[in-house]
Amino acid sequence: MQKHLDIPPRVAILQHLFKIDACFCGDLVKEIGLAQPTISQHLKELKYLGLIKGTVEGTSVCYCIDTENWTEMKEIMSEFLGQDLLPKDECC
Amino acid sequence: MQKHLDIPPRVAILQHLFKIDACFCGDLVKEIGLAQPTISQHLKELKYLGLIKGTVEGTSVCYCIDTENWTEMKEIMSEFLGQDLLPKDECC
DNA sequence: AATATTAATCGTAATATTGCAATGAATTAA
DNA sequence: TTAATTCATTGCAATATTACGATTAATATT
Repeated sequence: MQKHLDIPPRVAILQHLFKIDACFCGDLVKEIGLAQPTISQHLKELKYLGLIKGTVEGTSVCYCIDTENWTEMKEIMSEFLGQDLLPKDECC
Repeated sequence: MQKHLDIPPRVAILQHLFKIDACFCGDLVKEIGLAQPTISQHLKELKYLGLIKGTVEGTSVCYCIDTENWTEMKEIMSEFLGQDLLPKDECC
């Protein structure tokens, strides 16, 4: 099988955007070890999902976390992760 | 684009195992609208990930959430989801 | 205007995922 | 032992995802 060994690009992008603490541009290409078109695609996806925002600044584009949507996503995830069983239910 | 419209099978399986509150078997086939081999594959994946456990009971198999690993996974996820930006960082 | 820089888009190849029909293995019921 | 039930496995088709080279678009610099 063997999966999830290295951190997925999209997660890496988000984490880096968090680490940079503010906006950021396509140095992600250097940061993460993928070609420029590939990173661009991932950024497009993340933007489509609403998790990041991007604004053109001259020739480059500044990306950052969309904190509102990030929070909303977190709530949805928490709802799923929050469900719990009673301790005794370990029946298997 | 158009994605994530219906709930992914593996999520549906987990949710149902939670809802049932205790163990469960392959009625998941009826519950979720997929063929038996398909469900079986998904259960195998979930077991491989460690999120569920399965014990043979006669001719059928009883599956349930592996609460320990589920908790561990939750912590990993929380670490990722927990990261936050300062409010002012909305620069885009 | 000509060139350089940065990022998006297009086309395509490689790979992964998903789902199912057919079959097999194990257990139970007759 | 034979049939029935339940689940796992196999093989395969359809589709989705991921990544990249080549190109284009837009702005900046000279």
